[in-house]
Amino acid sequence: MATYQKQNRLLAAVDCIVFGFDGQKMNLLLIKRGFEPQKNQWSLMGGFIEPQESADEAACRILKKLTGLEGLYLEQLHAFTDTQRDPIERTISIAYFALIDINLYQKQLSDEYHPEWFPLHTIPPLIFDHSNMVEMAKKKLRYKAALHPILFELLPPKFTLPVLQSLFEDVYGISFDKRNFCRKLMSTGLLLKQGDKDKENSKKGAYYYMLNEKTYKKNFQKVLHFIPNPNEVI
Amino acid sequence: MATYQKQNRLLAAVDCIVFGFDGQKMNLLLIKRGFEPQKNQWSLMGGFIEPQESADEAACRILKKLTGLEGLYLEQLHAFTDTQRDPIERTISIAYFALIDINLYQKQLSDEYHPEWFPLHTIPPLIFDHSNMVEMAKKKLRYKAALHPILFELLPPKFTLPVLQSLFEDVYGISFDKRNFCRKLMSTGLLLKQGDKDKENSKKGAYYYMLNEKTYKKNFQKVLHFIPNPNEVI
DNA sequence: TTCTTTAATTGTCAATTTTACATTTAAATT
DNA sequence: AATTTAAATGTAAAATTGACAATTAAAGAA
Repeated sequence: MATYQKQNRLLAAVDCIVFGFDGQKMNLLLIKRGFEPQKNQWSLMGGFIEPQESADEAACRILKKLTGLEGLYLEQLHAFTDTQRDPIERTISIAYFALIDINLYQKQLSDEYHPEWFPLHTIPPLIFDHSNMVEMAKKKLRYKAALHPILFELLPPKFTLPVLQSLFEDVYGISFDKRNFCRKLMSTGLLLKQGDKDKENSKKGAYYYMLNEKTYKKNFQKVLHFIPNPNEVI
Repeated sequence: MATYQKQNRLLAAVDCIVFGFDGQKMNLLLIKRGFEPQKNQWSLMGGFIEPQESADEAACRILKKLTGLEGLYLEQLHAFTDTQRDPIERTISIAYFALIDINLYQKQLSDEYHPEWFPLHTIPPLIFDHSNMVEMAKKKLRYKAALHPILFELLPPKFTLPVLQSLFEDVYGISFDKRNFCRKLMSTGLLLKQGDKDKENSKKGAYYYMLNEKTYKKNFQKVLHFIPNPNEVI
């Protein structure tokens, strides 16, 4: 019977970078760390991987504990393995990033971890290497969203074109020509125009759109070219 | 003094997916596993992460042990964390993929692990979840190479356009129009035409090219559009 | 009712990029 | 000198992109 008895074992955790869009700008969900070291510092939500779960399952579990939500868009980002990244004991962390509809979240907010949304441009200092994780997640989000329609995961089922454009503009920090933006979006066949309008944000009102679920799944891999130079793949 | 004493610790390994190009087709470097379980089965080269090293360092170490080479293109692929992936004991594995000039390798081959190159289309069954790792690495290679000039890492310093085209054609399994391929390549400013030719493979001979190191670093993030529909980002 | 205001919606033309396609050229061999 | 092989090269049509401003719908004010 073979064993790996002589090998070294180490702590393994997951951390979640949770993005939300409030209709105007991108936000990041942070918590105040509840235990030492660096208790009460701002931190990503994370936790150790349990013996009976995969990292994916751990990330789902932690994300649900944080948001009360299941079935969110969740993707492995990178394993962070610096030997010194946790001052107490060597711990590797597998970082995940999640995209959620911020409105959905607010309805189900659990207050156990005192989470708060921070606009992406005003992130406070974070514990350990969490700022690195966030930077990598931002890069990957920009990169991937330039090629795949993942930003829809941040929107409610019905959304308007102006809101969609704001989302892209905030993610990339540049502004797009409305006409060209619409034309490109429409050419993907991803959007279904609804009969009703959002009248909250303008007199004229903006038509709602929904994702065309049929083509969404099918065209998920379609290469869109919104962005001239997305950052490097992580 | 805070500790994580109650937490579970587990084994962590790295595995390396090593791609090489022989001038005609892509190959993968595999070894015969030297210990139980599944001794003498084909496997990726891997090893446990040591206490004093990061996963990146472990991957470098293992890649050097396998190839004798340092400074290779090496990139983290994905952390594989299924609880059942290793039958002996739960072990997570952080997979890396490497790109190497196969000629360089053959000169420095160490025989300790009986490594062999397998054409990508004839990969034998592999232990554990290594076949999954290879599939994911192939996808990521295709995806990333559609956007970034990483395939040059597989070529010797001097290479010809026909060889470069073969490389792209083998990676993507499609053929390109020579004229359009050349034009696109040249428009990147990445290639420097040399005065001499390779006369081994044709009567007329094909001019050698080298990477323009100045623009290579600068344009590494440039989005090329060789491929209509690269696979999904991993 | 009409006018004003605000933001949503829509179109065109020039420039660029992409695609499809075949001939010419260099050099070795006969 | 003729033949053979593979490398190198150009052009025109089609599609896409980028730059640009006028019109429209609806609410609120006069």
